[in-house]
Amino acid sequence: MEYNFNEIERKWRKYWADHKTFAAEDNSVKPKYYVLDMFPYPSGAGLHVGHPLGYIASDIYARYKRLRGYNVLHPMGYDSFGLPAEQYAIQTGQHPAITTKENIARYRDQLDKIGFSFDWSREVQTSSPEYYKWTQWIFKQIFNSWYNTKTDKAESIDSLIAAFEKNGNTGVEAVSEFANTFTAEEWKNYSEKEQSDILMEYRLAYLADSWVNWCPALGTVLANDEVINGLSERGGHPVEQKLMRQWSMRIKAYAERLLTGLDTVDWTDAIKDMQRNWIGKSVGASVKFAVDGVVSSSAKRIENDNSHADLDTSAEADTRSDMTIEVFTTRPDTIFGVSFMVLAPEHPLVDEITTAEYKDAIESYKTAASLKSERDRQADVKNITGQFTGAYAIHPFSGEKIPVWIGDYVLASYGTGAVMAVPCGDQRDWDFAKHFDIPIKNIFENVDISEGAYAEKEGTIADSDFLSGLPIKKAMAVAIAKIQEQGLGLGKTNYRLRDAIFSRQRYWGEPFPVYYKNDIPYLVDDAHLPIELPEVDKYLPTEDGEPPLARAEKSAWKYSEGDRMEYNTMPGWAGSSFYFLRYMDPHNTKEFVSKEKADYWNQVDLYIGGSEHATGHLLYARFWCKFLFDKGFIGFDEPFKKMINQGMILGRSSFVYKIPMMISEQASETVKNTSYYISKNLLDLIRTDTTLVSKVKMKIIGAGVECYPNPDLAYAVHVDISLIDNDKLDIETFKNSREEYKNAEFILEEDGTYICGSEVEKMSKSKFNVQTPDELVEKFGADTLRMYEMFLGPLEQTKPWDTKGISGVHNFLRKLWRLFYEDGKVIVTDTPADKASLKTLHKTIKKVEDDLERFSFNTNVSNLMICVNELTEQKCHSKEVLEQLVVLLAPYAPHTAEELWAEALGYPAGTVSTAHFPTFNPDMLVEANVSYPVSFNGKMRMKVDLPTAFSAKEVEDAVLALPEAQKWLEGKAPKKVIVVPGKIVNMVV
RNA sequence: GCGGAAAUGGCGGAACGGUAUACGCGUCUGAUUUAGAAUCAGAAUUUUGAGAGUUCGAAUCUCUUUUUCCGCACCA
Repeated sequence: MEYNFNEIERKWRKYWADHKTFAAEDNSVKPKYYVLDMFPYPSGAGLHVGHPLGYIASDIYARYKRLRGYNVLHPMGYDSFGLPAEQYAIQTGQHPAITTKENIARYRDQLDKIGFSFDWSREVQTSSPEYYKWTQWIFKQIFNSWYNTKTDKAESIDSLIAAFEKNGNTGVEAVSEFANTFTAEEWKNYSEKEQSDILMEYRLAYLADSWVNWCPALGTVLANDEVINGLSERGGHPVEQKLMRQWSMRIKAYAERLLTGLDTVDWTDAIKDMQRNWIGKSVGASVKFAVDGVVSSSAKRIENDNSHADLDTSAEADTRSDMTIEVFTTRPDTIFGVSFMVLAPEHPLVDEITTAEYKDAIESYKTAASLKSERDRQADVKNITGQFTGAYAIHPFSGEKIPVWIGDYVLASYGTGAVMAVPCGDQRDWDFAKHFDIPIKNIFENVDISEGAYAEKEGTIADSDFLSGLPIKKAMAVAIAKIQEQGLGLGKTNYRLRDAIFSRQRYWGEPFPVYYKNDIPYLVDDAHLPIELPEVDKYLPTEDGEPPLARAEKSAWKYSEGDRMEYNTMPGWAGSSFYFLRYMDPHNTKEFVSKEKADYWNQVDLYIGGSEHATGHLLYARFWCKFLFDKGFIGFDEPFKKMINQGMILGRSSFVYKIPMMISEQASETVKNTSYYISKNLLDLIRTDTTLVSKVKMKIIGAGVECYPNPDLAYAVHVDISLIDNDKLDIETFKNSREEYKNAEFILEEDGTYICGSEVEKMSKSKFNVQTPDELVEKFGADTLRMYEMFLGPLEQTKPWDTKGISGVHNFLRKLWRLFYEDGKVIVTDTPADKASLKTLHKTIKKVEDDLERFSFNTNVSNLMICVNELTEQKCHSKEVLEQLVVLLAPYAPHTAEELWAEALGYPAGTVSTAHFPTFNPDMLVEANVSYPVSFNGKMRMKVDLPTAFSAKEVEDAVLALPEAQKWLEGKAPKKVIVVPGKIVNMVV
């Protein structure tokens, strides 16, 4: 029998599907192991070879764990809500559900071809109502919760209401922006609307006016992680800041736990650091500066009075002005270095404090700032802008008047949206001060700040009243203590992490289980879930800018209540934040996952996916996991115990070089009507040596036209990689591929070929360098593709795709096949294997096992190659050895392994997937002699065969006795001899 | 600017302080073959980006430096 991979693979794929070979058991005496892939968004383009890389690795590992006796959960599904399907729907009018269905079918087909051992009975699709019922249900739980900082966990909103009814909000310690206080009496007297509004300030899912990333081109709001360099992640459209009423998730409440939880998971430092930076913890203080509204007599008194002891801030502030500017600083020790303040242009106090004189200037600055997109603002970093408001703040300790500016280097959404500028200690403040000629006060001892700010946290504070003479670190603590003591502010920790905007003004997402009555949002009762997406006439916003769901007639909603349903939909990350839990119990209609199953399957043991989700999905999934843990639905608060991030596979693009031809060597006129393409090597030639142009010209004369190529004007054009073989262009097919190439002329190499240039870059349709797995499976088989993808290099590494090497892996499988078959007949024998073959086998068992345990998938392919090479050389056809080799191979090349197992070795069909992983026997590796490499001063000079049983001393004596060793020693005695038994001998001369 | 990862033949990459380039591709030579593909036999290339240190011994550990990739970036 020949190695007919297409037939073999079809056969076993069907067998696995028919026999549900890979279904995970929910109850098992076996230990469990959960291997998860980041599920894909089913895009219209289908899979390219980069996508399955991680899936192949996780599949190999899952299959390996099964061989090791684990009950393995290895599911797959689709993150099927998302923008591309909707954009397509807008263009074509086709319902996104239809495109999504088609795309999923295509993906499934492609995935199936690669022979994955997924338990498809657990498939989830985030866009199916059965699934998003639970997305909505979890949203309800989050809405109905608040974060109690006393217990440091999420609690039911009922406990908060009970507290309000008892004591008002005084004893409540919650994560909330709500600053006012009320009594129990007041609470009870509030209207329903007022109560709802107050609770909104505490809920973990809440509705609020917030500054959002608005993308006009997509017509929706985007989360911070969906905005890259001021452009939308999907489509690259500009994004601007806009104040909108939006659903948000109070992820900030979990900032600290999201940070500390990182220490408990086995992820790469790169991802952990990305999350740490994203959360951006900074410890400091918030300080209130009174605004010197009208220069009143009381303020003057403070200026003259430096004895702070009798400075009654609260009383003074009231008489002077109740306006204060609150700032956040990580450097309270530098408070005496403040020489101005800067507010974000959007800061609510700006209008109130601006004096009449500066009204116009401030107004125009604000307008200019608001017109700038996020991108412009970022691009403009070096361009210092700002405007004085005319107002002054009062330094809380010195009483000095401090000018208040606005500037767009201060962000409205971080901290308090205002900074105390300390130019001597902060480079941005220093730049701002220099630019506007504001005096810079130096409060560091013996530090020169004439060339720039001193931002180090080492040194001594000077010229700072009670902080003078203190080392910086000490001064921080002292300053915070003083600030708190005088009621000026508080020691405070800030996080860069913002609450996550949770609504999208789009159609293709989960509807909220929310309706409005008298402008108050209410949750839909569980009995009516899921709230299904209504049909709409168009997938566009309404004329008054409402989201597409506003187009739905009341009757289009399967369930509706109140004045109207919520028109926003949930963002893409909603469904992916708990899918790993749903896989455990995908058909449960009562719960999103039963407690028993969540307890059994517990954390994901191995999660494989791209690092691009570092600050999106991976953070949100951790957040939801912690929330669900707090509420007792699951028993663990980190979802993914170990994670590996596969590297990107880059494409190899090919180029042809279009070159303008001049009518003569001097003339600037070019030949029109015909386009010329010059072969890569010739172009390089005339680029380096222009005198060779005439040589190339000769070739053109041969073609019937006399003209001269101009190497300076030549440019590269992407050409479809399917037209290239070994950098040689298939000229005829190229000419026929596009109308504009029809009459192209080519300047060819000596041998008449056209050589293309190449470059490694991201795979994309527009670069014509996409390699799909389908054609490779067709040509070489899935097993070859699987092994080749692994063979490319370490999983985590970014690596270029190059199909050239695939034949080597394919040949390996054919060579393996020949150990079992010759001329179509099975040649496996029952005769015992000889010692060499057993050694080869056990050496391989050890390596395969070790390498799998450390996720080194690439080296295992070569381990298996070496094994097959050696067994071939040994002419080993012994069943005893080959059957174990088949099991070793099974995770990598499962179809081939199944076929050999059943057909050549005669075992029952399908059982190799559940066979036992071979046991390594170290005795098999023991040899009578060891070949010792002998080095002199660390350089290997000779090899000596010595008995394995020799002690270090015996080895030393035996080596010294050799005449060749004496030659290297030049007759002298070695200064030192190192013998590592069984390994090496080193002599120091 | 901050943080992370990396640098080894013509190429992808092995080497868990102990014989540097295993394995594969490509190249060259020979055999087989109607041709192609496949198969078999054989060959060549480097001193691990650079510099120092630790060590009997360094691609591997430490420091300095250069380059590349990735992420973040006025976060007070």
